Amino acid sequence: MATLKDVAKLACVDVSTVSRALNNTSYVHPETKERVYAAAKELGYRPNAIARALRQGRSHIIGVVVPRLHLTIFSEILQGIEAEAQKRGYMTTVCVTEDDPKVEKDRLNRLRGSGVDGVIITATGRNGRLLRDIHSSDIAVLQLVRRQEPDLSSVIADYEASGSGAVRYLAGKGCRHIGIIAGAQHLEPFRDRYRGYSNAMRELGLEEIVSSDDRAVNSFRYGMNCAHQMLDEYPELDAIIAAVDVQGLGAIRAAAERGLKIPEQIKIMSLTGHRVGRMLETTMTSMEMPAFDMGTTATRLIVEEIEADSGHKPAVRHIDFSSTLVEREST
Amino acid sequence: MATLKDVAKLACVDVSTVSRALNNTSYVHPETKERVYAAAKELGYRPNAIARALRQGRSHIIGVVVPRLHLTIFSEILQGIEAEAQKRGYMTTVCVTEDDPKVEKDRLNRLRGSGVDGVIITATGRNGRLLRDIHSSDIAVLQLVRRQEPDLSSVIADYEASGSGAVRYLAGKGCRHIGIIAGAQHLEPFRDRYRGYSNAMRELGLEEIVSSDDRAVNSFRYGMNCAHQMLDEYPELDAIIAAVDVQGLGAIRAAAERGLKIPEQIKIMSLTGHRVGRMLETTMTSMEMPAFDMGTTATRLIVEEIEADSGHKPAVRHIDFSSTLVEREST
DNA sequence: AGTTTGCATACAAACGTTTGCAACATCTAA
DNA sequence: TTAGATGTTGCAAACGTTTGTATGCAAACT
Repeated sequence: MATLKDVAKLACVDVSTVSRALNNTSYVHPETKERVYAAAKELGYRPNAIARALRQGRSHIIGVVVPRLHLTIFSEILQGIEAEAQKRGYMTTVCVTEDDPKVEKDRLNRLRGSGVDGVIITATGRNGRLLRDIHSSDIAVLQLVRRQEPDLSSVIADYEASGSGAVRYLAGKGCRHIGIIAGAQHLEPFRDRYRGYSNAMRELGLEEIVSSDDRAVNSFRYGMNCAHQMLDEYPELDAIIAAVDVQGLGAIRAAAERGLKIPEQIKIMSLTGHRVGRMLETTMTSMEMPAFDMGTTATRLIVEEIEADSGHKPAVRHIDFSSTLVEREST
Repeated sequence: MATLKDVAKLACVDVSTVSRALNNTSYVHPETKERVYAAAKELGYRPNAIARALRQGRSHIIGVVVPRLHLTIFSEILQGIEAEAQKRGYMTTVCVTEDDPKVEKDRLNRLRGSGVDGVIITATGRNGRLLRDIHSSDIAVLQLVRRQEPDLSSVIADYEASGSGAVRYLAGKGCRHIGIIAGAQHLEPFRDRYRGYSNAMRELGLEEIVSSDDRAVNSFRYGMNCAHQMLDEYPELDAIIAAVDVQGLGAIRAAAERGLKIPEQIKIMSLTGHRVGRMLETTMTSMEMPAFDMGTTATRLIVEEIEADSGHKPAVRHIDFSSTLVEREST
């Protein structure tokens, strides 16, 4: 690979001149610039990002830490992050934690060592101290989807509002026995969705029907089991709200297995909005969070923080995206 | 951030000694080593990966280039890549091309400049020359899912066999009018699947019923349209094979819209095996390619190539994973 | 006694950039 | 004519590592 030195030699100037010419960072005589460009082109010169990173103290890499990708909204969020990062000249490096705090800790330490400029993370919540540590060592940190540390910027959706919105929507359709598959209550988004559900149910004077579990998993099978269980216990159930889509798929399946007509006998909806909801025999109504946009916004925020002069970093910012109800056949 | 120099000062030794002590790379007196460890711990020393990369000429980063993530098998493959890469001490940086050759070219050039040690790519096929260029500039290249360049290693699945296997399976179930949603025929996996289908149909003396399209897209809507179109034209159709899962979902939907009973009146299956097939009202039979394992294998191969002494690099290797038929309700 | 060996450490160069500083030439304004 | 401003370039240091070579010293050989 050709280096600055090679280009300099060919163009008969100093490396510093080449650097300045190529980066347009100071006066360089037009003729010289011409020669430099020509030489660079002839040698197929490409700047060595690693050397540049070492010198500038900026790697232009953003670490992304997510629980998982497949069958989740995170694959869509990640596409948003990637698109925006590329647009702004950053690369992304992805870590998958499976929501295991130990894995998360390990990955965060690796990211810190690898010199990333920032970290976008959907955290387990068990490594808050490490996260703040990282942030105070001049690495930007942005919380995505889950807001756990108040002094670190975040981009989330209005989980509580979507929970209560779903209830009101279903109640408006005449449902009176609305169950919820609430998911893992130690995680903020699930807690908030449940709170929204709970508040709305109370306001409407309806009885809560909850299926939640300390070891709750965001899986199809879990959703199916919860739905069956609720239906066993409350035969009068006329609606199920699932926190995430794969659980919703499980609920639809459970209803189908029992020969329940959707939406006539039971309505089912999800609160996340993975696009698979549009692709079913019975398409699924959901409160859709703008996953791609949340990804791009998160990236924009973190890049702004990274690129601010270290004197006046932007204040901590918390952004809440609103979800929109998309009505489909399952209700 | 503490550097080697800081540790050296605190431990009262030279930086080189610290480096050797921490890396176990030469004789260091046990007592000295102790002092160095203590100093490193006290200062919270973490090696600067960028400086190390610059010096060693290895970044321990693998670039991953895929058409897209969301709603595809690539999110699962990527999880495999990520897991294996982490296990071997590498980070991954992801680029999404949307199968646009221009985007691909841009991303490849960026990756090259960013000093990645290797590139795992599901390529458009339009940048073969660039890919070979990259490979000959001492960056390992591994083709994943699509095998286009014979002189670059690859990991793919047995698309042709799964195409013919699907036909034989359906024929064994008594189907005689088997249609295929063949997908984009300029891409090898789709071409091969179709070839498998075609050969098997010929062997069985059955008439081909093909829906393919130069501008074919791997989308739900596309699958749905194709299914409707085939059903319009061939009312006797008794089975549909979809190249990828979202197309299969579209076919299921189309059949449902027409009130066709699955699997009694029409059988539907997919050739890819995205896990969503297990989560439906009518679960979908598919030829499943081992996506996660393909990801880990690809990573293993490329790391082996990266870490081989530049004298004897391993020979070009081509690996074909076999798909397995998973029978579900849609057939 | 002199030479080899093994251990333990330090020195210094290198990786490929960016950038502060100095040097010099040319031009403008007093 | 002189002082300053402006344009153009080179020198050299720095970023934080790794690593080849040199050096010192003790113990173990000839």
